Amino acid sequence: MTTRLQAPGFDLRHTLECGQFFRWTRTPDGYYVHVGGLLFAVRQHGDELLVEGAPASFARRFFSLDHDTPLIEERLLHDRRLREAVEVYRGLRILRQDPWECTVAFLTSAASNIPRIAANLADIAQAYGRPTARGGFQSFTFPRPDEIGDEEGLRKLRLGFRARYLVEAARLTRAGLLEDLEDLPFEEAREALMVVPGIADKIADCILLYAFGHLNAFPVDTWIRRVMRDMFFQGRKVPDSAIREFASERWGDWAGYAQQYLYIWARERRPVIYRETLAAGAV
DNA sequence: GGCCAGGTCCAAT
DNA sequence: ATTGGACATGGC
Repeated sequence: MTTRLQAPGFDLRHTLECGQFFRWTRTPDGYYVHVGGLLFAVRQHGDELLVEGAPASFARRFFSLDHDTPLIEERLLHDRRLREAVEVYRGLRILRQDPWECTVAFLTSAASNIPRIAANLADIAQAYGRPTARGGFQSFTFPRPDEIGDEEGLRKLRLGFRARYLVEAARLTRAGLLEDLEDLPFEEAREALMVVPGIADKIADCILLYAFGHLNAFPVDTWIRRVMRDMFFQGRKVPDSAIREFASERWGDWAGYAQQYLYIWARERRPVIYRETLAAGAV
């Protein structure tokens, strides 16, 4: 049975493919999405989201259908520097992911890249999750913190130095770390997350933004650092803390959305930047 | 072969 | 307080 959700102004492709989430599979007319114990199918027809295999209440929350994106987009479009990115990727939503799975995803993201992160997560699910299927599509659930393997097992999955971090994160999550963040204000939740080895500013901000709905979080990774330097700091090297403060002052409670537009825009502009570099004779 | 990848940690300025 | 290298692995 299919659940239909009203989602005006929503863009499913931009939402799933903008680099915030890695457990999706594209099909000819939509996607399979793996999250929690669920494997659901989702496609978009105009202003409607058609979901098979997940309760409506879950899908509404996961896709953040409560976010006031018309307001957010309008405000960000007023920013000259952001306008092009927002116009190209309009309809993108910041998801509300499962906190544990999001933590694992971004712990594995250190010094990696999107295809590899997705492969690492698929390997973890295959090794420690349960088989599951929908509509002939086979997959695996993602292991809970008490089901994920030990360091040796994770290293066999080629997670490298990240294996130890995942083991510690699982232990702290079993002790209630992530549940306790739900009611904390941003700064306190951030401090609490950073007690996990392997989680510092950037990964903490990713988890707070993508799993806890802290839309003021502004994760500064190598792409954001580059585009922010170019756009706002005359290409100068500046500390990440200065970039975060600048974003907070300029975009406030919507800095997280600004970050996501800039991130996907900067990434997909890479070939252009490369050609310009070539033309400048730098290679 | 060397460098970089959605970083973080630790030691040496 | 800031900076360089190490940490595993893969891709170009």
